[in-house]
Amino acid sequence: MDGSTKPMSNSQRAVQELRRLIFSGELGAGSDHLESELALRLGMSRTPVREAALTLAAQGLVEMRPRKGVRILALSPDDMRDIYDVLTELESLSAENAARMGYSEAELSELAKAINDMDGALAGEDLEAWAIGDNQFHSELVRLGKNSRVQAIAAMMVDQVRRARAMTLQFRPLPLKSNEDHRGVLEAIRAGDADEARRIHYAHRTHAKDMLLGILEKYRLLHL
Amino acid sequence: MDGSTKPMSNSQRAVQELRRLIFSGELGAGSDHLESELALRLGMSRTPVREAALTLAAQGLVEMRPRKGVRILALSPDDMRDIYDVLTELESLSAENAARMGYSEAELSELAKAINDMDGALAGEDLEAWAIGDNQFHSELVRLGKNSRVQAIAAMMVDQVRRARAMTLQFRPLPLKSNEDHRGVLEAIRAGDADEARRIHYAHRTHAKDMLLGILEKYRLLHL
DNA sequence: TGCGCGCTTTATGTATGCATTAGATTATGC
DNA sequence: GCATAATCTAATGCATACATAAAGCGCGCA
Repeated sequence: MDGSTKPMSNSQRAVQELRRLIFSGELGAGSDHLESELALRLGMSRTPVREAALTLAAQGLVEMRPRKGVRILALSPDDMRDIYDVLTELESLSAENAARMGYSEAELSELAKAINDMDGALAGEDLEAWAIGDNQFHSELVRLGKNSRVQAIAAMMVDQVRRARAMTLQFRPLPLKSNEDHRGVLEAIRAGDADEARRIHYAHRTHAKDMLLGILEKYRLLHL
Repeated sequence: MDGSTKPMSNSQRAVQELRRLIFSGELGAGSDHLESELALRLGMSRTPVREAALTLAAQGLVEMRPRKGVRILALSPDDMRDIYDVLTELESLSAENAARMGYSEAELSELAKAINDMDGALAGEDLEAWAIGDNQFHSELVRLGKNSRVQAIAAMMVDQVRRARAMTLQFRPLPLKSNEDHRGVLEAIRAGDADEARRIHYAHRTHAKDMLLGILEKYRLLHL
């Protein structure tokens, strides 16, 4: 019973595959690639590749420059700050709105599960697993905020910092405080305290941003 | 000496022209249009039109549905609330950051000019002119916030509500309070008071949002 | 008369070819 | 030897052709 037997357009496949290649680092940050190269690599003609590139360009993952090919965008520390600032604002709004929705415990179970997963990961000092839980927490939080634009934008921003996050994960201190914050946000949402949910999450994101920028500076990671 | 003699790709022209057709209402909200129709209308082949449609789809202005053509997206009151919430957050962040930059009077002149323009427009009860000044103020504020992602996102959101704004403009009360708010934001930025700039702008946007949603409800404007 | 089946129509998704022109390369004059 | 112009190369932007598959249509049958 494989539900995935839906046929998919080459164009969509190209988007998916290019995203994978970018996130995995197979297409390095800052590297250029001709449309024809990529088409060859993906086993299709230039047309769907070009459409995919256009889509990814609109999402801020690549840049299309005439005659230079498709450039995988690199991020400077300033870019990271900008992106984290956006995420801070929009996720805090989501936390606030989520707290106002009067969610049942069942509806908050995904959020709670993400937190538990992170606790487990921390106990085993498994940073990889922790990062998955963290992503889960943040995307679920945004989902609970019930604002489709915020969801779309947050997803885009997360995509843009994906590589950098993977890179810096190894350098960051064990995120003990982070888990505390997450619990605080969940508690505030449970309690329906919108201001408190926003406040805690805002502080959490701001703290995470400062830490990340500190790492970038400390290790001179200038373009990821 | 017309500097605009740069040749422009048909694809870009298509984006420009489709945007114009959408904003002017010539392509009505909710209407469907075949790629071939649009190509004929713009005097080019389907390829650049399709690329343009893809770009506009990524920006949330249209939707591409197989065999149904390109649909001009309509906005529900919920959509409006979502969009204004995003704008509220990101512009407030911009105001805060702008206040921290220590801008000179010269650098704030555009903002001041927009406010003066609005005053003039209000004196003459020229709502059209006031709206232009208002757009100018908000986009300049975002520019002063110096966050390229915020700028891009805010521009997208503004585009999405463009039609609706034009529509509701005639129904809204004369924006006297609005101008007061604008002055307050400028003053706070001048004074370098980031918290105050954020606070005033946040309240300003929240108020504008509530008024707009009130109008939509009052006049039963359900999809613009 | 209502329903289902297959045919037709047609819009899209994709491949392909070609004109254009930016950028590289080579040739040339000083 | 260096700067500049002429030439060449090749990647893109676009038009076009076509296969595919979905929507509509009509026809036959119950």
